[in-house]
Amino acid sequence: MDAFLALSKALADESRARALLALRQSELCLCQLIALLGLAPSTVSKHMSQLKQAGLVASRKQGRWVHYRLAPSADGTIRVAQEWAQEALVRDPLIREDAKRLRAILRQDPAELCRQQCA
Amino acid sequence: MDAFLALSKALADESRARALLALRQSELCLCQLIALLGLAPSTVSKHMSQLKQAGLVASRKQGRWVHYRLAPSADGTIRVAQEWAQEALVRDPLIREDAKRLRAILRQDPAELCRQQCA
DNA sequence: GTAATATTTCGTTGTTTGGCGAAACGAGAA
DNA sequence: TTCTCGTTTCGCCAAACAACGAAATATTAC
Repeated sequence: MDAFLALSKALADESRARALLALRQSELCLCQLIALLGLAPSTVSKHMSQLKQAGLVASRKQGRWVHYRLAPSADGTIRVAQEWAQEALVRDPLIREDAKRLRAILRQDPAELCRQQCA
Repeated sequence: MDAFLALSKALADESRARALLALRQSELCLCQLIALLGLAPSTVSKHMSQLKQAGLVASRKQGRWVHYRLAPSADGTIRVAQEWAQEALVRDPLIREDAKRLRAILRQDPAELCRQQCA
């Protein structure tokens, strides 16, 4: 029950849903997610940690950057949750707009992106 | 997006999840759900209205009683959400215990059940 | 070593949510 | 009609939550 509630609570927030859907395109570091969502770094970090704890997302640390990706889910419940969210939202206007803006973000140098956040 | 968030928020509460799973067995009136969950009538009513608004549950009014049932979902997103919750929770200990207690509740006269609530 | 930088943790604040009881509503029963 | 009774709505309170900024952490650069 706790695992199920963690999953549904993780999905029950617009910012987290957007982050999850963004990862469908490619692995992303935190600063790229910050740029996409337009929220404070600490806020995005907490969101990602929630998605991770629910098992929807995995992360790897490479130098100073933390890269997030969709969890290569072993568990069936998690897999179904991922696919449900994807199917429900791929056609959503906000998610499509995010995908567009994400392409622009991915064209930028990640280091340059982080410099912008500080300013 | 709003529909998706309504769905995931509806699932993101233990009492609502229990109510949803209980309806898998059979149609239930509110007082039976009150007996199952052990919460105040107004609280259960609000939970059911949330499940209904998300599209997971349907209701019909028969005399003074309101009967709830799983929504015969036309929409694919809702159907998947229902099935996801079912699959994730059928083996949950709390849900199994609910199923057992529900069988006892269903053996009682609904009218008698309501009388107990008032006392 | 020190400085710079990406991320996380901590503390605070305003909003949302789950719970209750009391009152209102609505549909039979008397 | 008037009464009863199952359900819903309203108002309130406490707990949970999303957001932020500041401080702490960890890792590379100098």
